[in-house]
Amino acid sequence: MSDEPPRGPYNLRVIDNCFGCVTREDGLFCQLPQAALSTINTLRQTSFYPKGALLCVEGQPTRGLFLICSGQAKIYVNSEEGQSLTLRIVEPGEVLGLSSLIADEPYPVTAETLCPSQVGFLPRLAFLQLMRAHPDVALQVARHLSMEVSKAWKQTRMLALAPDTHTKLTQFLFNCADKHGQTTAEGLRITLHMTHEEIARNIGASRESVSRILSDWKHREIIRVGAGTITILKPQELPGARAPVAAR
Amino acid sequence: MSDEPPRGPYNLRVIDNCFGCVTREDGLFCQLPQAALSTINTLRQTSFYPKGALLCVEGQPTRGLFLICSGQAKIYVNSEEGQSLTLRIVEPGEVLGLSSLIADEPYPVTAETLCPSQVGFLPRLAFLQLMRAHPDVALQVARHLSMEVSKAWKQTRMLALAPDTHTKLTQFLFNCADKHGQTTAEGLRITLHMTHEEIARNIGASRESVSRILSDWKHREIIRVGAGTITILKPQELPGARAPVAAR
DNA sequence: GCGGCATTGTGACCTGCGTCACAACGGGGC
DNA sequence: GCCCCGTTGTGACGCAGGTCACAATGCCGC
Repeated sequence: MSDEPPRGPYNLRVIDNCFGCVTREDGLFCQLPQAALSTINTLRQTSFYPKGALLCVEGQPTRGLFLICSGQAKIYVNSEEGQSLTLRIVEPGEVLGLSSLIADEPYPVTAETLCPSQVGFLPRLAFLQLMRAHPDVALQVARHLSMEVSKAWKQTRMLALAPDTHTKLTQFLFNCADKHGQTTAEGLRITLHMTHEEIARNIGASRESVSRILSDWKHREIIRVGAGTITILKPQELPGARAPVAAR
Repeated sequence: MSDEPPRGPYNLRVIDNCFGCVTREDGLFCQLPQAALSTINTLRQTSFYPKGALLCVEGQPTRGLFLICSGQAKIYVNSEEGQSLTLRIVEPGEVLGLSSLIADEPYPVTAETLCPSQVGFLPRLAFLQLMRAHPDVALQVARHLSMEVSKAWKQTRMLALAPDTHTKLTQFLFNCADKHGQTTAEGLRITLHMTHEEIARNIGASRESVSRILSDWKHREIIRVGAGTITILKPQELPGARAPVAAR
């Protein structure tokens, strides 16, 4: 269209400050007073990364806070045996590295972009000063960390308490549905651009198990698989399925 | 002795304010200015609970913040199948319920005392006001939550990334050693008053597996088991054992 | 001491799932 | 079109560990 704004690297739509950002309303910096937001805008650096870029690496000292403006990143840990476990996908508007910044610990995880992404960065010391100067920021940080704690326990619960892989896969699908699902006439359509391999890493299972279970469900017409989407046709036949999102 | 202070219920030594408390130095309320501590002291209620008391229950609305003055509590979650997973043991000086209080969510876990315990309580609204009034409190809360996040991820990592039960049990023992271990001539002595059943719940395994592995290690003289203690004689023979604590 | 209950020790069995191996797609580049 | 490589589908196999069952031991109260 003729009135399209100019694009940045990787053809991304540039978000150059937090004022105009309408990505979400429950982000770390949303709901802050103007003064704090202005300071943040003068401090932040913006970078563009291709797919597969490592924003931070497990064990490295925490340099600062990342803010995903657009794109996606996954955070994961590696075992000594070389297998990796994906802990969470970070969506636009969410931050990354907050807890290790505050606790002054090395990054406990590795973060990697899943697609070309615009990422804001706030250096550690600058952010700590900001927090001291603005009590609102400290409060907001506390709120945000609380959400992280509850996400972490939820994940632990899912991984450790599920009786089998079928259940874990079901829960994973419903988790994705909460973020990217839409209800259609057929059923609940979930948009996810992940290979079976990547899904397997999310739930701590092998690629083959994921393939087997998904194709089993496909044959039994419990789900339908399209390009980058999975539609849940009969949620009630999934093991350990909770009620549909709306009904909770 | 004649100069013993008077005892409270369950013969517990009473800790009636945070000023005299020397339990730990990295607690939520340690390092706070006098003004904030005084307010906390006027707000807090103190209770004594027997072993097995439920301080809070998964899914119930968050009423406030618990502070374990003496004793111990375990926090755990239950699956629909009825099995439970112990997430963490809360030690004296630590708090409980902080993240759900801030996030204004129901308690995500159940907390149960493991022995007669003195527990402080701060009502939700009072604590939120306190946090608004004292920026130091908010900062300290943020720091504390960061530690909780890192503990949560560490636990997830342990549960999901360990290749087998042997490794999980090893890591569990070393975790306990960090808290209650002491180096003796024989080896690393760990004080833990837990049944095999309880250990099993901590690492997401069956009681039989724990019994089998421990008695195997006992026969091979890798560990020695006493009344309420386990001594690690040959740490290097434990699977996936990290270096001894001091050497880290 | 004795009875009863909680904890621990062990054997037998079986199943879920990880691993290996390989075949079948499928889409993008040239 | 054709090739190549990343992804998916599926069979065969083995084993770690969960489950069941029951015996042995320890501990506490009476």
